[in-house]
Amino acid sequence: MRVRDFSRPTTLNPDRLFGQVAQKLAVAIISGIVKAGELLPNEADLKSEISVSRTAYREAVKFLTAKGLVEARPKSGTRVAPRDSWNLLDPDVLSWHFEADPNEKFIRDLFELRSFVEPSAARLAALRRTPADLARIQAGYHGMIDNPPYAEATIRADLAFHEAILAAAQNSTLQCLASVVSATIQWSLLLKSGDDQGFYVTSLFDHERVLDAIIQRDGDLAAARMSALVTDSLNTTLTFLAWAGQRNAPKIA
Amino acid sequence: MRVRDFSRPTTLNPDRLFGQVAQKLAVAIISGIVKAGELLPNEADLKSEISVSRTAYREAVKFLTAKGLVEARPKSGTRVAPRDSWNLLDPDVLSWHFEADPNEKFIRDLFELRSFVEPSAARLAALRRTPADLARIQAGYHGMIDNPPYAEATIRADLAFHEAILAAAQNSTLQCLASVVSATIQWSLLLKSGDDQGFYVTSLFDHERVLDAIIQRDGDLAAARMSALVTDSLNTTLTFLAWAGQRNAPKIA
DNA sequence: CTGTCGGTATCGTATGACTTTATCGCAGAT
DNA sequence: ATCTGCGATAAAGTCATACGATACCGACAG
Repeated sequence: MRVRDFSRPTTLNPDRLFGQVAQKLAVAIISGIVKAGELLPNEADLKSEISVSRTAYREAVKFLTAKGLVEARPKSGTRVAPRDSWNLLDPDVLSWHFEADPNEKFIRDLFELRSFVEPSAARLAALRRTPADLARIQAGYHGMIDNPPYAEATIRADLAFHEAILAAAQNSTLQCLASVVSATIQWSLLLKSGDDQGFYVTSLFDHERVLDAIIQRDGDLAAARMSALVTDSLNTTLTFLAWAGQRNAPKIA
Repeated sequence: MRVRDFSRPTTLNPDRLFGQVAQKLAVAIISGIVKAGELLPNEADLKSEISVSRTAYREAVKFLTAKGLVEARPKSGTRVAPRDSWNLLDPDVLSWHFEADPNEKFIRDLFELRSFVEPSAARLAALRRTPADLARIQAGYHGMIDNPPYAEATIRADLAFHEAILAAAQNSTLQCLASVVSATIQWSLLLKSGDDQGFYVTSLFDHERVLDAIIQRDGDLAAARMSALVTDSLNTTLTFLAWAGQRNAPKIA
């Protein structure tokens, strides 16, 4: 699955060699090609699979270790860690998921988390926003209505809208969850391949109502409307997920 | 500030040399000793400050890069990244905060996030819990009442109680936020140095009420009671934070 | 069958050399 | 004098090699 990635700048540098190795390994892990067993022996991997020095390989492994994907111990080897010790909220880990087949349960989990966090964030944004915050949110909204549906500029504006709201909440930990929101938005746009006009109009209206509540400084209203937005987004995404599931039939045991 | 750390197993291995270097650098960054400027030049750092090989140093830097704390670029050097690109929700990053002076704004942010997430998680736990989940939650509660206040076993039971609830919600992304909940609990226990009996009784009662709602499978009730628990915890923590602030007078400009 | 012991494979650390990259300053042109 | 471009340079990136530390595993003795 090859996808354009509109993610926020992540910490991984794909220009560097170790970054490419890290990405390659990470995708193999996340897509389940290697389970919770052992990775390829260092030597064999180095020589045969990818021609890269031990330094680059080790730094890639350290990178993955920091994100909880692998655990390296002397003698026993470098093993893939169990999934519940992965940092699923890490921007890189989230973006690597786009390289693997869609995991319906995981996407549902992400939306669920988002439905807990983003309405509350919208409430705070309505109460705490500065003029600069509001301008940024409005800029995002206008970027959505001034560009054609599903254009790259539109998607970026959508992401910017939600990020601006999280920023307006004035809570540093909420901003770390921006990557979760971005991921859900990208999944939803990715799954519905652009052949629906009705959903798009609904989404636009949802955004307008949230913006309106934030302008009014009405926290409860903003929360309720953001909640509706997320719910709508989830429902359409689930619809398309079901379709994709029927097409691909990726039977999940 | 030296503190016992009851955190979940993090990805950093303090037994290894690179891990010690990473921790040392991370604490210096988080506590603000080095701002957003440049780190010590590789060479000078290697030779003088810490006597360690380039390998270990580089792997430590890669580790921090993965968590967004630093950005390394050829020629310009390895710089400390701006705070809003740090992975504040990473278990290691959270635990490193305990080595620095308490940052009141950050602790408030953590509690705020927790107040958004944990009540919703309690709701899901009430609806989705398996028998094993419930047993785990109950085990945590009994560990709290069967041990003396503020004993290590009690603290561990408290953490286990909340982690079990997050696990019972059957959402993998919520489990990643367990480190946030742990961090807030540890901050609150750390700040009130054990000389309060009233708060403790209140806290115990809050826990009992949450457990009761989960047993009844009443989602709304569980959410409301968890919300009350978090609010109570935040209030007492803020009280002690104010005291500590007066004592230490760590004037924040 | 059990327990100790050594071999061995793998990760951890150290070192030195070379490559790539991006910044900065100098020189030349406009 | 300002702008443009090119090269010197410094720092990270990569490679190769060597040795130390560790824990698994099989063999051997009790």
